[in-house]
Amino acid sequence: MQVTLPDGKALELPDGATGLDAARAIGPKLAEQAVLVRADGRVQDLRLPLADGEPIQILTTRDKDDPDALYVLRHSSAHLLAEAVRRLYPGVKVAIGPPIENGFYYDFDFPEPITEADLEKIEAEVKREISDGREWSREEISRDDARTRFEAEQEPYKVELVDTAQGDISLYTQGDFTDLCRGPHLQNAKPIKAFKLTGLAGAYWRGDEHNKQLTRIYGTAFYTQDDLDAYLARLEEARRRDHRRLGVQLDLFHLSEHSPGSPFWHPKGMVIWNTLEELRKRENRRRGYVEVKTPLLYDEQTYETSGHLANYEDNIFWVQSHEQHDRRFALKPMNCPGHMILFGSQLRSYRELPFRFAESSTLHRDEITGALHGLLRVKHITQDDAHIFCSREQIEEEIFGCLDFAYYLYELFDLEARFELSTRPEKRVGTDEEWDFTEGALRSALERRGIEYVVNEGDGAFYGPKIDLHMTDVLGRSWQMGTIQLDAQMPQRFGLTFMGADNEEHVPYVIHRALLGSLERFIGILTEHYGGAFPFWIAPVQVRILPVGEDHREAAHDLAARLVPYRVEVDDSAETVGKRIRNSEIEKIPFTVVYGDAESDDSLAVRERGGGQSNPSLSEFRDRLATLLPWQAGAEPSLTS
RNA sequence: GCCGGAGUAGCUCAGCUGGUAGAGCGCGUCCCUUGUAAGGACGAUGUCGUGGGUUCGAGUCCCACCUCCGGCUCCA
Repeated sequence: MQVTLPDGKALELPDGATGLDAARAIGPKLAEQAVLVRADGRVQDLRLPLADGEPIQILTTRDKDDPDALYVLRHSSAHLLAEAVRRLYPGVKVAIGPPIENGFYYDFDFPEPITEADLEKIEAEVKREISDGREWSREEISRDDARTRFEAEQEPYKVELVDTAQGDISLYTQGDFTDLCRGPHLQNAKPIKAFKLTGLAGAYWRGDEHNKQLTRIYGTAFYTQDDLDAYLARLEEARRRDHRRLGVQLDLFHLSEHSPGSPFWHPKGMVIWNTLEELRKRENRRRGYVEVKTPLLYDEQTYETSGHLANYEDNIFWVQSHEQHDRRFALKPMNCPGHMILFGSQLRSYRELPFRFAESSTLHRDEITGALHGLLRVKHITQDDAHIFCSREQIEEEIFGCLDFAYYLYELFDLEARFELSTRPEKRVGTDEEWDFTEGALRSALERRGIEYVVNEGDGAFYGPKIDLHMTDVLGRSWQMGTIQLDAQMPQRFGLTFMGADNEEHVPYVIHRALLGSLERFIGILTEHYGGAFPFWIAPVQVRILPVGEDHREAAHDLAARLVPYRVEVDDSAETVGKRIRNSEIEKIPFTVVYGDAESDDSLAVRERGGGQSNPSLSEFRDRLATLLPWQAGAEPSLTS
């Protein structure tokens, strides 16, 4: 047989030759450094036979940044971890240990709980394994043999995995540890030049909270120590951009034990908040939305009708009325019931459709404590919410409108969201036919707009499927931002109808949509996205003026007055100019203007955030600032129907 | 909610095996009168998360709770 190498040359090999055989045929050095083979695009263990005629690429320790090469390194590292843990903690049961982005983990069932102090000991044991030398061997066995083997080793989790595994069963052995594993793995542990355990956490077996909680040990590994150091430095850098840290540093907001999960917005944070609110109102108006306001409190019956009571009772804040002891009220966790009631309060005609009711009001959700996270997961939520009531025929155009609107908003902030289509969950209302229709409508809208998306099976709302926009935070976690949901259920449950052209009553469809998502979360993501250096139009303080000496104070305040309506501050504190510039930089203010004897309306000393300097006249400076406002630059939707 | 960790001045943190608290930044007063990332002197910081307990004595040890952090689960 023969295979093709990356340079196009053909390599003759005996039938059944493996990737390692191919590497040996090319050279002993290559064979020694090989970590896996990419054969016809798929990643394959070096020990497995190649197929005749396929193109192959041998990855070696030199491909230290290749994601597949790192995956193998980390996967093998996870096995070393399991070996070490089994040696150090007799009686421990091993579960699963896959590579993940930036590292790997392994789940264990320890007889006695361990703490972070144990990690040091375990890490030392793994490093000993690496320096002692470990080689991996691979074997394929029958399902029954595998079950017998893991039963004999008293590894119940492995037995369960054998019973549910798809396809052939393969085992990998290194040292005195054999693991059920699809591979691929390294030849030996030599390429693991840097190994570090990074964390300890509980994790449910098979990700189900009804199952036993196991102990998960996280770690990472690299082909060089420098790469590990660089990774740790990147983590440290990321922490500097964390919105929780920047929020305090830049005096945007704080969180308090007095009201867990509910941010206290400081004046500077409110500038950002209000800027987003203005954007929301302005763009909604442009797109035919009308602003409404519905109550914060509803009686229990409302949520019985909507179906939320059955699904979310534990996450709703209940309020007791002083007089009506037998009638519970709840702080609204979402706006839809209010908008349903509003729609249903009058006779509606098809001529009026679509109704686009917009509302940004406060929602409360009693999230479990472990879920709270800075601004990204809060109990006090403010959505840029809207509900579009439309006929079946209007659905597609309305979804397009939402998608275009979303694109407009995210481009404005230079954000790139990932789109997900979340389909019918197990616990849901409505018929399969209705779900077929609503899911199909969202899918086709995405496809007709040419939007790339991933399907998130079973993650829809109980009343309908949704298109979700996701963003990643500075720690690599994914958060749902905007959402566009198509709902055939809620209008039925609230008995909503409109009069059609046929003089018959019809039930409207509803599109629930929030595009920024929650303002809290959006500001959190924005803060991290910009690293606190907000663009001019969002920056809480846009211009700071520094009078050089006492004699220049009056002129500085005068200049500030002439820069209205921009957000201008004068820093006339008794600090040196150098110190005040430093403060201005630390506060990430876009423009700092030093004003002294040398300055006049004809020539200002303007410093841009980061250090650039220029000497525009006052009118030139004003013109410059005006170009930095997106609405005056006349931004139009980039995708129009 | 679950596993692990943490909570000391406004912020970042130190405080060894129990003897009633410190640093830097920030803040205040004063001096300096400033030219593109830290001028100087002096001064005040505080229920050591909360409540119990052990002890002659608890920031330090024990218990409960609250909040936060890293994960897991959840997220209308």
